[in-house]
Amino acid sequence: MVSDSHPLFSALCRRFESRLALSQQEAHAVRSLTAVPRRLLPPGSSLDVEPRRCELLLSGLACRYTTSRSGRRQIIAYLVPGDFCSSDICDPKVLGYQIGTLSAVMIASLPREGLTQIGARFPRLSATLQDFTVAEAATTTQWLLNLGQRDALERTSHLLCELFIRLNCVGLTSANGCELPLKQTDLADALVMSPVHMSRTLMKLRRLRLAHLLHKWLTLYDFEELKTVAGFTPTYLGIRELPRAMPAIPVSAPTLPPREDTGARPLLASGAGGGSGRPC
Amino acid sequence: MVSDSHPLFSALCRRFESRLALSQQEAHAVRSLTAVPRRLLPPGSSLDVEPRRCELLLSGLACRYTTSRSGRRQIIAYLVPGDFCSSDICDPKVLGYQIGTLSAVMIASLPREGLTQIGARFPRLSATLQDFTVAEAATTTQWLLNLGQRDALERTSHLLCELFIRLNCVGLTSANGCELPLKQTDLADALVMSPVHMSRTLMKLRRLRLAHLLHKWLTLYDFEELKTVAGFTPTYLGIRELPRAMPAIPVSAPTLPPREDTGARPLLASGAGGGSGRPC
DNA sequence: CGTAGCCTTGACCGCCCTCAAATTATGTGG
DNA sequence: CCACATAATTTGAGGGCGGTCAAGGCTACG
Repeated sequence: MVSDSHPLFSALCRRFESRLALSQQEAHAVRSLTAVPRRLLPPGSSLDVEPRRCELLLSGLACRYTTSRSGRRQIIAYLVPGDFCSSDICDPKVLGYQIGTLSAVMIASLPREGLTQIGARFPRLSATLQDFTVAEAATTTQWLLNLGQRDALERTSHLLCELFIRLNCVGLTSANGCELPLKQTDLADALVMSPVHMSRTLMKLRRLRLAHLLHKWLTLYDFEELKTVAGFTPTYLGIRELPRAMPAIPVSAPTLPPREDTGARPLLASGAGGGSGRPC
Repeated sequence: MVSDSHPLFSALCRRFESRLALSQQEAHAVRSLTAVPRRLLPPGSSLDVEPRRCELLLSGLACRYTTSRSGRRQIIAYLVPGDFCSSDICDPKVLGYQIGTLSAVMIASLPREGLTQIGARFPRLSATLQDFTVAEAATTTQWLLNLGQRDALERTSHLLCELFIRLNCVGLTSANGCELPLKQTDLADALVMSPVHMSRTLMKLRRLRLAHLLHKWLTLYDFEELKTVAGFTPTYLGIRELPRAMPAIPVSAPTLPPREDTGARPLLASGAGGGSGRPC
């Protein structure tokens, strides 16, 4: 196993740093907090939470979900590295949902006392942990709005924007893309649409030269336009937007699919042209 | 103005008592906390929150809502007496929504320090206040599920069940009904459907002899069946179910609309005309 | 008694679901 | 490296829930 300070497993540190600059002591405290035994889970496994522990996701993607009477799965929240699978605010025992992995994941099980102790020693960390919880609730509210007032294309765009920024916060993106080990079914169950329509919608995003999800890699051809389509304002995530350097790497022509302006959306007709360097 | 211990304004006390039995000192502390100047707002007014204060709803109904790009209002949460319009977890400034009144409301503006002090003196109250926040987040999650996996009839049933139980917690229900000063538009904006379809759905509930909303009064003809239709499990509200005595008063025949199993028959549904038996 | 807002009802239409089949990835053993 | 099996994605056709538009009825209130 790699060392505890390996970038692959410092997701929590990086998440803190997306909101404030950690002092050396603070960073050390967080790192030592996560220096606990880890376990690796395969995709599609379920994660049950022990009472006095906080399960921290270090790598991979997971989700909170419920299964409805009709047997359909609805994903309530995605969990990305640096997220806590369980916390006070979201006790699966009480709220009646489950936690499942969507890819291979690495998980650290922290004792809850460790978190309270670190909070007592470092008030700034305590406040930020609280902010994490607030952002979590705010994200649920945004999903509610997403379901309520956006159609399939806008919903999908919104979710991709959110995931890209959250992954960016923990340093898991390139300039205009990121690894996203999700099946179309996983997206469909979060956006509450059928897999068939999910496929059609991703196809449309691709043809509009906005985004492309292929082979578990998400490419955002035009992030600004995607945000416009989605009506995405990242305020609710509680972070400064795109804190990490995003060099403007223009999308090379060969990687672009053939242009196609499906006339259905006059809103998008002009913006995507050129694929020129988009400053981030 | 009535005295501070008047039942009309002891909503917060009653809400605490739906979760635990208050000692005399605790009850006194809560009552003195809410013994502050109040203001009465007309329906349709907006409520802006001052930074270091907690606005407590004492009577009437309010909501949190946003306005989408298309100008449509979406209600994110209903606020019933005993609810805090603003708290740490839901700072409108950050989250970008507004608070509006749906009926005439009475509001008390508590200093935030008062809440923290009372929490320090009475750990049980502090824990319960925390539980309120958790229940709030859980309710948002339930609304997400409501939108995602239920059709119009089920969604509406679910919302009516929730509102009835929450109002019951603060002693604002009769045996099988409660005052509910909501327009159909207000329900439609929460359930994300058009006012036209809201009308049709309420009509269907009425014909199915499940529930009847008329003249700002909600009658539940068959609460158990309504819960079944909605797939409603009140666990997420974090309360013991129906703590207050609910004497089984059978609905008298004249108040029932003509029976109709499904919407198959466009039978004239004027049967509820005599608003006679309004049990209070 | 008249006006304005709210509710109801009907007609038509579009987004998205379901079913079904073809096509393409992914993984496994030879 | 190829053949095969399985899963995932794509594409088409048809239908239903619920949206929009429009008109009429009911309530409330001055």
